[in-house]
Amino acid sequence: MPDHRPLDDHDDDASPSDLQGSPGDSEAGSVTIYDVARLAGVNPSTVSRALNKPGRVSAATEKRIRAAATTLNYHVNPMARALPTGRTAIVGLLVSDFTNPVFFDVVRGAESAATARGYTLVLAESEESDTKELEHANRLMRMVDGLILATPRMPDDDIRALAAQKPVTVVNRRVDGVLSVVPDLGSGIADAVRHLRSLGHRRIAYLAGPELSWMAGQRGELLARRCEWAQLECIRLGPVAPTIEGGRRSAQSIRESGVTAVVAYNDLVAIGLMQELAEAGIDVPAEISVLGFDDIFGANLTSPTLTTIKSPLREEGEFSLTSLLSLIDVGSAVDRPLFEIETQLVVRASTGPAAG
Amino acid sequence: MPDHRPLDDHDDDASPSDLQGSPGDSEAGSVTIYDVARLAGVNPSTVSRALNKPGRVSAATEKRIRAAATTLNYHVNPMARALPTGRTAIVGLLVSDFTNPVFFDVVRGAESAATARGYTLVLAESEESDTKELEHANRLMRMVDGLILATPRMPDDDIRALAAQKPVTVVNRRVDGVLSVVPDLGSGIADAVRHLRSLGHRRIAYLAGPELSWMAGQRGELLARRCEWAQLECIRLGPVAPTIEGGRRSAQSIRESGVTAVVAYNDLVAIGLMQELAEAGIDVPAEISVLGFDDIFGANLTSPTLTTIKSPLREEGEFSLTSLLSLIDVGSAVDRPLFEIETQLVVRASTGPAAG
DNA sequence: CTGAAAGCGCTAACAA
DNA sequence: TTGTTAGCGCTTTCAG
Repeated sequence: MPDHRPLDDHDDDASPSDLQGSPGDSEAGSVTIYDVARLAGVNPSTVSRALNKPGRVSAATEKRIRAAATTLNYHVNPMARALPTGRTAIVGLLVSDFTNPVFFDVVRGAESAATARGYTLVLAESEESDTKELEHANRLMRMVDGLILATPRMPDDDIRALAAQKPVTVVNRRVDGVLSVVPDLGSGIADAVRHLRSLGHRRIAYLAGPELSWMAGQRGELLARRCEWAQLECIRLGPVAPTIEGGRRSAQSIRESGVTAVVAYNDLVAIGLMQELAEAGIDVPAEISVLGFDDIFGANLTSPTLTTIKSPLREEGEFSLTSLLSLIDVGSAVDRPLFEIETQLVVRASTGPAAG
Repeated sequence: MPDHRPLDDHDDDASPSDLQGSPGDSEAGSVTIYDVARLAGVNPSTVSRALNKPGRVSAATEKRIRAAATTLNYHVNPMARALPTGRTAIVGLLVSDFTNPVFFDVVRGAESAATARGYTLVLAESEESDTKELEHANRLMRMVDGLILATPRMPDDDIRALAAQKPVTVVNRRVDGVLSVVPDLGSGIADAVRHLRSLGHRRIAYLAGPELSWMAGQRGELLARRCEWAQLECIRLGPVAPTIEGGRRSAQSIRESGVTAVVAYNDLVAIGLMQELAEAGIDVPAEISVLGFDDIFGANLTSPTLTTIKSPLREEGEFSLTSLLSLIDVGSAVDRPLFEIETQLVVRASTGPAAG
């Protein structure tokens, strides 16, 4: 297991001395290894070695150099380093929609894992557009050491093309040949079906998400399969936009379908649906049960609180980052191209016994 | 008004051709201006000029060069460009807590404004720690053209020290000498006080936020002042952590205080408070009214839905980014060091006539 | 309008 | 162990 810190940067805190800049010392915070070298009485290259190749320099001079560096308040210039090495110590994270709370935890997990390893995270959003997504990805590619694609909308081939240039990991989607971090939906869905069945539901609906979304397809398919297995009729409605608004718009068709429970593509859709249902005077869960996917922030704030299949969002973020870094380190050989993290049903108040 | 795009980058889309890399063309996506120059039959420096100094090259050769660039699928190397120019076309955004939904919109506003101007946004989180915050800020400083500090916790002097190095804007806090983007709380607070007064409340509480938070102090102070003005007694409770948990923990002291309404430091605190109150069997708003600040995602999902003083979060994000870019462009001369954006009261269901 | 040449700050052979 | 010497890819004087 290689050490992930991109380089043993000299990381003492700066005490940015003078606001007005006393003419004596460095003007614009740009002290270079040349300055350090001069102070320490060595060659610049020796400074470079001392600071990031532990052991390749005599203990005595290393100490002298480090001292010089601190008194001068030296810090590497990441850009200058990136040029000869080709490594920037920054990784990209591309999400489809900032507005969607699912990403909060993914971003958070990735960010904390990144800074823990000495990497910087750059964030971009594709606004649910596959073309904009590819554009952004290409833009980021020029400056990152690796890229995380969270719930991407672009075609598999585009993703593979990106992965051919630099390390790439994908979250919430399975792409052959690319390291994918996905929830293991099986466990959560099985629980959900069992839960509904035990409450007496016999006919339920799945409210499908966007066609371009791999997750949407996956959730629908696995749910359908599990329902069949459990001898539960499951009709498919939608697709709807993966938003509160999308959920609201589907209320009518849900009512007409006559099911006793509905599994929404995600929590946002479920929340929207519940809102619209409430406004129409339909009681949840007495008249109809509602479940979501993800367990986002807010799922336990609704009334009734939302029963949902919880995705390990933060873990996915951390995991994808960690995997990405090992990809970056080892080159390209991945031992296991697929990481699955368990989901689980969180039972709250939006599900209840099937209506008469 | 200068054009903000850092450089007229050559931005055609890549169609990343070969996954296996046919040996003929560029191995690792690294075609340089030298390649372009050779193909176009000019000097590399001319390529550089043609691509980013409009008009400084003859129309004919420029066309030839652009053609060469496209057929070669050339893209600038941001790091290489950053070295001589000292500008990276990336800006940093440092938030105190990803978990707090207030930042969603701030981030979103900043991100969209940034990419619209051709800048890349890097995101970092200080986890509510002032030391970690300064560390991160210093780290980012080495690679960004400017930095946005959202709701920073560090002392004013540290912020000014940062601002002395590179352009800095501050969101949700007023720092003398540094461009600050803050909500104009006055309007929203005035509305809130009027609202409460008209509902018959005479004695209310302010549940204060973290001591280090400028906003917390500001909200408390302005509210107190306004209450005095309106002859409304306002006691101060707390401080509490700016989280749901913080709100829950304060329920007891609220009950003991005997007020008929409470203004929480922010929506998260208000939500936590309402949850705890509900569990204790206390009816909101019949027995006590609750208001928050911000109007985050989720404020309209609670039951009852939350009355709150809405901050223009997205606008703050956009604004801070835009201001930062003009700072970057003009050097350091700011015409107006303070931007205030109006807040406004959003009345929902958590406020009602004063009890008893 | 275009070419030649120097250099941004750092790293990485290659010598010594 | 350390110094010397080239670059990384781009911009930018300075000449022509």
